Amino acid sequence: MDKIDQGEKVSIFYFKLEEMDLYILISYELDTKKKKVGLNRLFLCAEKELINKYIKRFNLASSLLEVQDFEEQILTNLEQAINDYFSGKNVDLYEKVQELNVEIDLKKMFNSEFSYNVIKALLEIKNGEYTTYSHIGNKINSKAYRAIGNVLKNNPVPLIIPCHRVIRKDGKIGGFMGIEGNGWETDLKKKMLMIEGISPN
DNA sequence: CCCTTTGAAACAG
DNA sequence: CTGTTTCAAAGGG
Repeated sequence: MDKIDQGEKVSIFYFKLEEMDLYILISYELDTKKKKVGLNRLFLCAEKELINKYIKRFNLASSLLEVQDFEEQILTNLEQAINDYFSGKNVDLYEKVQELNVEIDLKKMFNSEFSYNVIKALLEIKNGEYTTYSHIGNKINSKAYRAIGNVLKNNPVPLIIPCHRVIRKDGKIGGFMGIEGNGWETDLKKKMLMIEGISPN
């Protein structure tokens, strides 16, 4: 685990998944009083080079920093939980993350009423279940299916907030992390659904 | 402000 | 498969 400074408040760290060649980069803020980690963003990519580019693009310093004890513990647990999930253990990452003192500020992440409602409806879909864009629309009383897709596309924390559980009503897999069609992104979405016991076409 | 454009979609044909 | 419908959000006058 390498922690890297991103200025005053925000830190990032990254790791490689054990089960596959994917890298995960997480940005977060510390709450030293509550001894919690506030999750800002989770970024997935298939090549380590992209992580380096990402760091440079956001003008991040590459020097390693002191990591506080509670912080190290939380981040290690988080990394472990994500690896457990991909190794097929039955973990619901959104629920797990709360146990680990990782906070997700939904109102800050989804600051319009519409996007907040979309995410609230999504979070009712538990591990082992799936839903469709139109079903979410029904729940929040909206026919703006494509707008719902936009909210999910802009999910700052994929894997954790389970946008992968939303597929198209016609049975197709739909997009993932902004990407439609073939690519490692949709393969990953399929894989996660299979881990959760769902086999989409 | 108002107008236009743009969507990990859905539907009808 | 191909239009058409749909409406929230973002961007440009």
